Amino acid sequence: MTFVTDDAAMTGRLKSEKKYLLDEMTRGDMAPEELPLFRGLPASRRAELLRHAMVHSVSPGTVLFEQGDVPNFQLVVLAGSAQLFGRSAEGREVLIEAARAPDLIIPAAVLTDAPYLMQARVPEPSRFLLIHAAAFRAAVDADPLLAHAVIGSLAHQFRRMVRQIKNLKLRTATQRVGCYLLALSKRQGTPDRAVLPFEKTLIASELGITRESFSRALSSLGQSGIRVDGQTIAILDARRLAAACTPDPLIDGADAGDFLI
Amino acid sequence: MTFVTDDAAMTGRLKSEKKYLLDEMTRGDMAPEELPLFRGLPASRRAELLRHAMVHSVSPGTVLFEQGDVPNFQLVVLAGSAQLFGRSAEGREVLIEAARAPDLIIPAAVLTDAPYLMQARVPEPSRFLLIHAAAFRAAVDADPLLAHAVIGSLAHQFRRMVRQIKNLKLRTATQRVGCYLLALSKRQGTPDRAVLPFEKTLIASELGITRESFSRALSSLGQSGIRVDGQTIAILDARRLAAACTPDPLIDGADAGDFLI
DNA sequence: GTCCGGCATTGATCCAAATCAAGGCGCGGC
DNA sequence: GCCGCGCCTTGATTTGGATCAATGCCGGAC
Repeated sequence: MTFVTDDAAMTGRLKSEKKYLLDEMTRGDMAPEELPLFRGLPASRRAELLRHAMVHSVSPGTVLFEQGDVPNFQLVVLAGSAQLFGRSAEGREVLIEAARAPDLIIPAAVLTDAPYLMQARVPEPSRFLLIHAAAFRAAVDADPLLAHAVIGSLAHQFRRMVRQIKNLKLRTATQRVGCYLLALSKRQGTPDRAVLPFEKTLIASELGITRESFSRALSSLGQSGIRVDGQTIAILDARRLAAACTPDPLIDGADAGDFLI
Repeated sequence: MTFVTDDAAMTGRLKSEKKYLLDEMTRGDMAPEELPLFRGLPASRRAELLRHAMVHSVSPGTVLFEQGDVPNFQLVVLAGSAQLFGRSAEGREVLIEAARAPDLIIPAAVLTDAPYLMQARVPEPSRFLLIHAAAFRAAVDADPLLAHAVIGSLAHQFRRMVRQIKNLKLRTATQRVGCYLLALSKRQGTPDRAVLPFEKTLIASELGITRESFSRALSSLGQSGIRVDGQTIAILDARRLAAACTPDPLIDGADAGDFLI
């Protein structure tokens, strides 16, 4: 089992660099045994699952799977992260979401044995647990605790998607940018600034706008008390920023920041 | 336990009329015992669940719950349908999805005991099974078959949301309209026409555009072989329509039409 | 150090879609 | 029958954001 690595997938379009993600590396480097996914499982069952599993370390640029592929494995992020992209028939590509340790990567596709709707790429050196899809489905069917964990993961992921839809349908580009910054600063625990987790081009595509519009939105939010310095956005006046973009906990939400499962 | 019915919720904004939905009524009027959700459950467990449940018939305009509410019940559609709306801080409101028999209504919120991200309204006379939330969670934890059914429902709903995001981020308004028509005609089994399931204003909001833009998109698609006659859209040349809007099974998909669980 | 390639910004222009504003149609009430 | 209210369409205008194009900036290769 090998992944497509680097090459064509990395030329051109959207890719992500290490530098933005180094700080993330401090978080989450899990041994498979201590995954929350397995919490409370009888040792025998865990061992059984891990017998059908392996750990892969992959380098930046690796494509874990393509959209349209039928899942062979349930992937679980042990360290690093994966980015999920949607691509149109014309070849345009947008970031839909990012998975970090200890997330499951799209259990919805694996459990229904349906083709992936997104491509997964790895932006930084990362490690994944690969559990055979059929074995995973069987284990989930057999073990209530595992099923419970999976349900939690699916539910959180569903809610993230609903939030994103509300964000896209109900807000303007500038509002999305402002709320994104506020959510980021809150998640990072630094009320006076936010550090962008990856390239602006990529964030723009996550927010459903072009990089140029993102850049302009940032500069227009200068009027609302922010200063841009590279990847760091200083938030001088959170009150004013909030007034300009009307954040809403049901969109930018509490649990949008805490991680799946 | 009573729902807010009619009154303020129906004045103004988005509402839905019976006429569009009468044909849907022929489909799906289920006895609680024969829900796919309960398929294979030991009779004792099903009885136990139904002891904590009730059936409610509700009239059009009823609000089942508001966004922000904490779930009291897992609702299951027995007959008719429910529409799920997202509302912004400013009060703008959009349709995010529709649930029909025998769908579960947002199990993601019920199972995580988290506030609803959407409001649910009933556009036509409908019947729902209401299962006490705590009892439902307990039963799902205890019963692998029930858990399996819930996982299927969550997974399908997640995938629908991903499709919608791709639709919004990757396509223009006219493409979305064209693909919507093609998907509709396929789902309805009539390759030469599509019948809109509800008011155009509502469909427009589901597609993330204004009613005016929807109207214009329809008329501009006249050039691609469609004719609009009220709620019925004749598709004279599916080939040409497809060429104009580049449908994609990973967005308009196969299972976007078949219903959850 | 220089060169180069990817990312970001900025400006100019274009375009799609929103908004604003009239009518028109169909249906239910009376 | 007539009226009135929603819903829809159509037109005029505005605007938010995309696209096109040029330049700047930084980091890495050498």
